[in-house]
Amino acid sequence: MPTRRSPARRPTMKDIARRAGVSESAVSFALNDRPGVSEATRARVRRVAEQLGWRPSTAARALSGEGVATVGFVLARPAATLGVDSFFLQLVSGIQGVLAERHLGLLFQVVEDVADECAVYRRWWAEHRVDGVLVVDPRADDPRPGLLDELSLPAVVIGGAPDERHPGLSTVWADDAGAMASVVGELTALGHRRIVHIAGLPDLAHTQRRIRTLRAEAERRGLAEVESVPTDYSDAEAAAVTRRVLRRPAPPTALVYDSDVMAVAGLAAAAELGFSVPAELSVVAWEDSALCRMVAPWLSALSRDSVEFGSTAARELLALLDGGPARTVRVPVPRLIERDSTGPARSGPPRREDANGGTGTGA
Amino acid sequence: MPTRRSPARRPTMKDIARRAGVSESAVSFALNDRPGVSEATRARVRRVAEQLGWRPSTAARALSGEGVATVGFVLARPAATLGVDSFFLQLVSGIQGVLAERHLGLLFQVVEDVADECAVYRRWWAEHRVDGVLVVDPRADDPRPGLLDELSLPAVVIGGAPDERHPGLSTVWADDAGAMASVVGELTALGHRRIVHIAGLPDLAHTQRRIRTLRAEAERRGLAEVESVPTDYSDAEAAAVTRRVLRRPAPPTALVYDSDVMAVAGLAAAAELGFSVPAELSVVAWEDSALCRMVAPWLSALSRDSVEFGSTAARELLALLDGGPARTVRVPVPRLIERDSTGPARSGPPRREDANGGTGTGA
DNA sequence: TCTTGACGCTCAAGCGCTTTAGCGGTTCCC
DNA sequence: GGGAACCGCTAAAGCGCTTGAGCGTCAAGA
Repeated sequence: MPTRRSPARRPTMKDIARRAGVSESAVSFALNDRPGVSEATRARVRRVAEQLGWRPSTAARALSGEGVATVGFVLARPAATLGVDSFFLQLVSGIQGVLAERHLGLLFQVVEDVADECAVYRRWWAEHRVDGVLVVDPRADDPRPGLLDELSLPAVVIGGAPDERHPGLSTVWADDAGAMASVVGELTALGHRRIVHIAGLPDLAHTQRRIRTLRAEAERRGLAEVESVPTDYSDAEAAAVTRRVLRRPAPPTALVYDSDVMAVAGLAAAAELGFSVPAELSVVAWEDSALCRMVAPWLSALSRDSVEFGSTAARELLALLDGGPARTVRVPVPRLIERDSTGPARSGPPRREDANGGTGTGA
Repeated sequence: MPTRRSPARRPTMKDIARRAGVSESAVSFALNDRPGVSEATRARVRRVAEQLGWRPSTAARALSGEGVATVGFVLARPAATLGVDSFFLQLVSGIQGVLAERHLGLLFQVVEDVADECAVYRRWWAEHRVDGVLVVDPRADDPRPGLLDELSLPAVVIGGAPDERHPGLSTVWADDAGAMASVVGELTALGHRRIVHIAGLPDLAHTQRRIRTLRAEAERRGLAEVESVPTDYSDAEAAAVTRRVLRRPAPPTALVYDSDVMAVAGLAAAAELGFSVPAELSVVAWEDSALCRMVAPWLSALSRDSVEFGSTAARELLALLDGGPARTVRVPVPRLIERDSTGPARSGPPRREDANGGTGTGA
């Protein structure tokens, strides 16, 4: 019978040793699958441990040189920005799935900015609180990889492109460039030539990759009226930018949003201005979630498996903690789920009275 | 100068003792504000500690009887259900704000169900991983309070009504009953007499409070056609229920949803069926978020400060950890923000051809 | 003058675990 | 037949911190 009345005191190895009639060391060997005890003793010790509901004290383990069986995860977000966001919860869920198998804990912290995040890493390191960390939202000139290197804290960077300067860190990333290229491909195939990309925070590495790719693709295909507009990821700014670009004399015929939330906000803004989707305007969300199927029309979206993304990252961290080499892993390219918000570009001249500007219409 | 080149080895009290020329005990006294050292020594020790960037090893502290400076938070949710949800991230953010001041860590875990959650508490207790926990989503016949009592693990129940059977636990709760009463009041004042409450999971304590209150209010006001329909909180089920009730011969004129996500999904379903909001149908969301302002029309919503809710809970847990008595704290009653989805009940008979009773298409 | 007692400090034990050294006994091999 | 190698186990030290006991020293009180 594995479960008993829980005692008020935690059972220790000493208790097991006494009941099994062996020394504490023997118990340690037995429970850690180390040689040094007979199979009979090992089995007996195991049985007693289970009866007592014993679990190793992480504190004691940590003190004697083992890890603390905990990994850290910091989310750097201004408190106000913490809104509707399916990505992180899913990511964390994926991480947990992998960590739980090994009984590793996840220490979670929300901070305001990257500087605070660095302070947290330092503290965690000094307090010996984590064995490794998962880093999200890598950015240009990111101080974190260097810091983690310096502290020799095993880490996996989620969403970053491979970084040769810090060979100690593993990287798990999605091929944003490939995805952006395929989106542009789809949209141009539908006849779109004026495309605006409402991007996320401009200093995030993946935002920059998307922006660069969009520009490259535009040049390659000879599209002059294609651009990226960075935002702070807020629904408010997404709506504002949407209104601004749609009021131009020659408004874009397709909008690509860097998040589901922004896409929904943008869709509402477009509706306000009287644009009908997808007849006059195509909308693509980068990130799929229930949200995309809660608005009318349903949003076409780039879908990636965020849960799996998290699992992969966690597995890489485990490999690192097990002494494996740092690696760079690419998760599958997000793929475009075509729903009802994308369609052929409206042919002919721009809309209504907007034909004044003389900038080429492209169709 | 507080910061230096980070050494490869963590500094320990022994290092401080050597550099300050005192014993380890003196260092301990000095750094923990205990009597036993002169002010001069205390200052010197403090200075050295800071120079070295010393931080106490949580493991060692924990081993010698102090707490582990960590609190636990378990979210019991089937992985699939982890969707768009602003509430928990905000709650956690509020919790963090308070914990961070005291340098307490938050150990976070996502599990499938309450049974797993209990297992996690047992493990955390046995591994000596947390000093206390925050419990969310209390339900009827909840095994958790009993378990936490048994383990004497300090805990704060978030969202539960006060529970006399477990006087060791603190409770932080919102007055759902009062809020529901006020919503019903508002709606009846607008002339609504057929109201459907699309509720959340039926075994959650707060769901039951809302349902009970709605029924009581209906009786008190003599409203016959008022009911609650429990769901699993999913947007799919919210939409399905919405369609079902709106296809009735005498459909409700007001819908109250137990979450913002469900309200948005329901709004879309209603639009599909050709109901215009708020002219023919009023919609209220229980939980305000950016989502409510991203759809058309903007949703009227019951707003509470989830961040503050989290802070309050965390503060109560700290009080408990400091040896204070268990308390029951009520946070302010959520208040109804009236936006564009609520209006006077459509007077006169029900709608159009719907008097047939069949499962019509709706539009 | 001698005793108290407070002060400022050091010593050493102990928290629960891992790990190295070592011990008696058997087996192996030349 | 004697040394080496191995097996199954115990003893003890150590991880970084807290804490109660104890020890000089100095000032005040008898």
